[in-house]
Amino acid sequence: MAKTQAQAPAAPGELLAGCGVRATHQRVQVLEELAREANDATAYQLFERLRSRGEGIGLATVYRTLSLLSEQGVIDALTHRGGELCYRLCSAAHHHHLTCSECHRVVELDGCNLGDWVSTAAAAHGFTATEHQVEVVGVCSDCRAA
Amino acid sequence: MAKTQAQAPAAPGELLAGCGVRATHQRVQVLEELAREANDATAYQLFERLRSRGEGIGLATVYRTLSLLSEQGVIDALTHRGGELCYRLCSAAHHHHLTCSECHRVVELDGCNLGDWVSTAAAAHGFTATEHQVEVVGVCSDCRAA
DNA sequence: TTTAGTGCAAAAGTTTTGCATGGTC
DNA sequence: GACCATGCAAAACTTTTGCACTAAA
Repeated sequence: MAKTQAQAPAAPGELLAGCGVRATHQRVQVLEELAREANDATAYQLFERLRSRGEGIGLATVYRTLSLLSEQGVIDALTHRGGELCYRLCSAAHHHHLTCSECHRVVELDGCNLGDWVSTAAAAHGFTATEHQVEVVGVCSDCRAA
Repeated sequence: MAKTQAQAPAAPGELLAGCGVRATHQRVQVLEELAREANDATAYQLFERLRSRGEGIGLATVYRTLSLLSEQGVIDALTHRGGELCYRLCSAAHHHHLTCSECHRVVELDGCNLGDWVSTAAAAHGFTATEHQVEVVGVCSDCRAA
């Protein structure tokens, strides 16, 4: 095995260059802050963490960066009940999310086999499916114990 | 067949009484406005439509009513990419949503058979699944033709 | 009559935008 | 060196809250 590319997270600079945008200090900082977060975070939360870490980043830049990265598919945008928009640095492969309703822990679910059902169901209504996402909510083992 | 209860939408008053809240004029108006909308709508949109229809309803009441009805499960709350929170009066049965990315038409998808997959996947990570929702995005026949 | 619900307006957030300046490629 | 990206601060929105008043049960 020559490389352990499979699960190794790509470096921020590579992710940015990969989608044809400039690898600025601020964008790298946002990606690194996301990499530190196991779950997800809102734009404002990320801004506050970067500031308290001493990074001189502007709020507008955080919003602009997250929108850009989300559009480019570099990060995932997930919305919780109530409409709160959060971001997360996930694997590049197709996956879904399992979140704990108590502690908001997020786990990626691989092995989605919904493609056929989605295409068929969409076609039954005259639609051509382009994407789908599943959000599973539950209670994690820690919270169940508590 | 004595009744055609199956697909007949319940009257606003019944829906409200059914979850133990008062059937006020404003709540009935919000439900009726939702019933006129085939797709989904934001709180602010519903407020504007009711106002232009001559209903003297307050913005805060619309927000409070939609939150209440959503919590009670009387209406569905769906979030589109970008975090926009919309509401829709759907059937009571478990279902998912298929939306057109062009015209935002919404269709209910019945016959969800994801229960087993969801439980199994959640259990594999130590979670107990409590709910799940699928959002399928595609292009409807009209928009594909255009 | 009692208590829940409403309207209004103010406040509290959140997100976007304009424009001069600074940093990448 | 050209052009993209940033910071700041103001503006634009969206959503929530307090409180006196009204209406449902």
